[in-house]
Amino acid sequence: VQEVPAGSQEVRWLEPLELDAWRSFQVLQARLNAELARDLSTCSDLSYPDYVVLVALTDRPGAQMRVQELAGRLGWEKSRASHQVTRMVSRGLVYKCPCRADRRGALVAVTEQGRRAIRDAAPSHVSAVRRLFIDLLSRDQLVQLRDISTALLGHIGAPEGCCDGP
Amino acid sequence: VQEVPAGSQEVRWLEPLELDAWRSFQVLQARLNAELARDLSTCSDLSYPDYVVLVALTDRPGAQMRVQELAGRLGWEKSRASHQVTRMVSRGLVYKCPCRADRRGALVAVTEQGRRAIRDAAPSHVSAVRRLFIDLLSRDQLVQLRDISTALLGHIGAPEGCCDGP
DNA sequence: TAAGATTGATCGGTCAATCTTG
DNA sequence: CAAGATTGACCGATCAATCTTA
Repeated sequence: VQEVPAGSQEVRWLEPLELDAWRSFQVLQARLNAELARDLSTCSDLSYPDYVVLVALTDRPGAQMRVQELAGRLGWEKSRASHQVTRMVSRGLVYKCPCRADRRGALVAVTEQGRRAIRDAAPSHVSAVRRLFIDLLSRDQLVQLRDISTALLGHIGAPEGCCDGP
Repeated sequence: VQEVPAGSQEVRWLEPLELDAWRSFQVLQARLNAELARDLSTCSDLSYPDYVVLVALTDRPGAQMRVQELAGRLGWEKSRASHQVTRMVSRGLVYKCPCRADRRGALVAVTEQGRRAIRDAAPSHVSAVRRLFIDLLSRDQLVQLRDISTALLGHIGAPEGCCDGP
């Protein structure tokens, strides 16, 4: 991040504070995700993406949702959501049923096995989130982090092939 | 994250502030990485992992490093680093030479093409980091974020199959 | 035996192309 | 044609097993 380009000299390279903030943020999220994914797959039969999808679905009365809305809520690309749902169907965690209102679409719904899986996995996962993240931060820091995250998200559009969440 | 488990009632679920902070942080890092990766691959022939590896290597005099040290510095698993280096060798960005001091190890070094690639890609990438991250935050927020990240990293160990960075 | 590193299988994610219905 | 969704090819990441040298 500090090589000097040949012709164009107009680049504002990162200052030490900026570089520190950026690099530590990057390493943090990589490590955090790796740790939580590992934790989840040793304590349950769910992958991290599986977990996130099940939470989004069970968050909602009826526990079913359009593929595209799922993508929007998770900030995922639509094809990513589609592939993930396909894998989860093959694992018996969700099922798809055609949408009567709009026959182009499909509804994704949680199976009984899916309900059981998320219910069993949640306590251990939440503990891990507390242990690695929440409980290490002060109330002030949580507020700061929330504000920073939501501010930044406001300036980043939705993914390419994706509708916006409601 | 709010299903109530059958037997064990001792789980401390997340409060609203905690949930907000956690979810927004998660969506942020997912979106940010996706955006930067996309940006990089449209403006250059480097993937995001390629870029990170080249930065780590060119950061150091001689621009070469052991595979394991590379993994340590990036917070990666050793096999991840190995696979990545293999791919980069096939793209002509780096090369491996046997390490005379310890013949078990291999040194990874940047090729001329690798130097050119990182030099060409850096300005556009740094601009994107500024546009999506740095320039949207106040100095205070940068400090807070750096402090939060480093504090959390201090409580998360290194990845499983990986040595610690120096 | 342990340390440095690689390999192969498998899962996850992205892109571009495609299919079907509105 | 546009919108909802799927598919296939390809790159990335992880885990467990393996190979070589200390």
